Amino acid sequence: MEMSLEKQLEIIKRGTVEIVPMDELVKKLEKSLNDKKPLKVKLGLDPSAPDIHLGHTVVLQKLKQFQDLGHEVILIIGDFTGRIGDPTGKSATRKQLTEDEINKNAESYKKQIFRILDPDKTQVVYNSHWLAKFKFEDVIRLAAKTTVARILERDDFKKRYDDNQPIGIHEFFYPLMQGYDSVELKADIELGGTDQKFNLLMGRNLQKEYGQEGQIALMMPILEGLDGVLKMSKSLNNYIGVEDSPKEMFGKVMSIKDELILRYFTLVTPLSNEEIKMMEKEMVAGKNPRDYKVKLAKIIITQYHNIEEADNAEIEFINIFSKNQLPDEIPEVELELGGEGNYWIPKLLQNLGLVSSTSDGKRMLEQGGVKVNGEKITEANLNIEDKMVVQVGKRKFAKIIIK
RNA sequence: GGGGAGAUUCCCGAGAGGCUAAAGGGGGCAGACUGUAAAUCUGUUGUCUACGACUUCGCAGGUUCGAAUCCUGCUCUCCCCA
Repeated sequence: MEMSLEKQLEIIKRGTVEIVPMDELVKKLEKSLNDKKPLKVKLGLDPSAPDIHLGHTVVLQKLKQFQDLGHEVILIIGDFTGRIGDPTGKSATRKQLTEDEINKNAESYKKQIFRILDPDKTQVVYNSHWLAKFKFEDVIRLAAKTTVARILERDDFKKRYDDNQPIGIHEFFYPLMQGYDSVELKADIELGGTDQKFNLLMGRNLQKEYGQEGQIALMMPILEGLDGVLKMSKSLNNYIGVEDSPKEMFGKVMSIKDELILRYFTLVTPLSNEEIKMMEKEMVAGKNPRDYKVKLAKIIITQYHNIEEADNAEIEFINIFSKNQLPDEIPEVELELGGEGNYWIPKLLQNLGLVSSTSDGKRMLEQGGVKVNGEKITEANLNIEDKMVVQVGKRKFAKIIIK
């Protein structure tokens, strides 16, 4: 089904940070409408992180919109580039992956991505198909298309260079290879986070160098993680994974800062601009932000699981945190009965896997963070009983099963 | 090839022979409070049945009663010159 140019543009623009160049996008869309030929929309994926989180879905949602508009979506698994290692946002050299790791990651990647994209309408390609065939001569030719000064324009290269941090020569090739992918596919549009701007534009330049029309670069914002400051990433452990359990998702969403609520609605849910504006007004008028977080959590859980799970997660959350009850599923841990069942609590907590060391366990005890069957415990020893529930902090529980 | 600087605990970063399990900040965790695992405040943050012992300041040795601190060699990184 076709949509008017204006309508398409409106959908495409929602949530983007930048589209360069805008006027060429309009032209490409016009042409696509006239010729009834879909545009090729490319997204490159680095297979180093097999766990997709909401940060990744920002771009994937946009891709899905293109797909719904009838355009052709092409995913490139950067299996070849992954072996080389992209410079990371942390301004440190990323480790190189082995072929095995990459294949495994790519498979799990696809599975997760198709929770959002339509697998029947998505083309998946591996960039080793063309890059692995490069001869050294081809590499040099490709490298000659740009200059060191231009490469150093890239933000994190510049930063690392200025900070006296190491940069491997191989890292310079990353943008070149990614750019070459666009040449190979004759991409019309490439999506990416704002951190990809340099790479996306490199693709555009290379396409022109190889006599093609340059692709449009469409940048989506980088989603902040649960802390609200740093970008969402697995290594920072501030992420919500699409494969997280409903309960985890609910809890994690509830832990975001209030200021982040509307941003999350814009970037990870399909709600319209009007609906979001409305919520903003209501919150300014004094409505409790907590309720919007609940709504956000439920939308997200429904997307990646289903409505029932979303409802259950809400109920459980209210029980544990608002009413201070126990969760309905507590991990059970088997214990040998040492002595006559009298346990030193720090050791008990460690054996139950609730704390990492007895020192940690002592601290928890001293700080009043230990509860047994809902009662706060302060003495150092405890006679354990079967099915006793031990709790550390607000969210770590274990049920003792005596062997 | 020559010269210089550096590597500290989860991260950043002080410390320059004993007062150092190592300042400060970040992050994490716990408690209080509440609107929630938000915000804020307080405490805590190597291990060990523990007012003591053991392990930790790039790696390996050495000097010393005593080393993160001094010496030697090695590994890695950065800068300047060529």
